Amino acid sequence: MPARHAARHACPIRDVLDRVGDAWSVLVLAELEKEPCRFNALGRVIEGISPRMLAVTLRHLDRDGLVTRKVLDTKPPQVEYAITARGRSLHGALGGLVDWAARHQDDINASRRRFDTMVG
Amino acid sequence: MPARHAARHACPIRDVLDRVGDAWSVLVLAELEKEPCRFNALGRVIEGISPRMLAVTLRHLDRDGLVTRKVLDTKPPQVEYAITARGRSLHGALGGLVDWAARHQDDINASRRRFDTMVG
DNA sequence: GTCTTGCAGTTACTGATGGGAAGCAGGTAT
DNA sequence: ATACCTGCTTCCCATCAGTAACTGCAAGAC
Repeated sequence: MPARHAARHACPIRDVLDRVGDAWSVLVLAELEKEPCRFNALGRVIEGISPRMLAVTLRHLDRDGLVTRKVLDTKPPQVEYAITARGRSLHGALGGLVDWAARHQDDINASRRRFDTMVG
Repeated sequence: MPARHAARHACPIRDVLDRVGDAWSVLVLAELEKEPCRFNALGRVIEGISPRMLAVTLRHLDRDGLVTRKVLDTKPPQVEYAITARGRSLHGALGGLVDWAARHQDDINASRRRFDTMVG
């Protein structure tokens, strides 16, 4: 990954943007911001995510210290995921961007339609 | 793309995050925030980007109304790209996230190292 | 002339990866 | 004994990010 490497080299911020750029990370983070949740419960509440993507996403978030993974000592051992302080603060930092997106999405969609009709 | 579709359906904010998640978009936006710039000049200043990726990125940004593309009437017709007000405001909204990333990147890297030694 | 250089891209290919389907191991309920 | 819960993992394929190489044009350089 030469170019990607160059980008990372130039900007460590990319690590974070990579995480944010991942669709599921943000959704999982938003869900756990409400309350801790188990694996399959998350899979049910987040519409359209596959077990694989949920597992991958959670492992990434865990690795980055944004969520915790706790195995509960229940009869079928359950696994509870919870957001950390760091995850909560990231979710907060995302707020500005989400607000921006909400405010501008109509304009952006209009721009896209205009652009597409110009080209198409 | 069923899951991606579901995600988009659930959250139009994804459109924006997809753009932000793209490494080059942010770099190009940051560069144009300083001053308008021509195609090859951008290619030279943004280390590691290929002509193709630059073209693709600029077309996306143009489509979203974040930059403008102006063909100058010079002998070899040059193309000048400039950031728009919308692009500038996105760049501003990114500020919070970039700050967050800068403040937490050391902690995150520490977490990752810990995680990787635990697993590996 | 013709050769190189710069302009702004496009085309052709390829290696990585995102993501769905299906399976696995272990338990409980019926 | 079968069927369903738990939390994942493995397999495989389509997509796509990205590189290398090419296009067409005009202005010098030699």
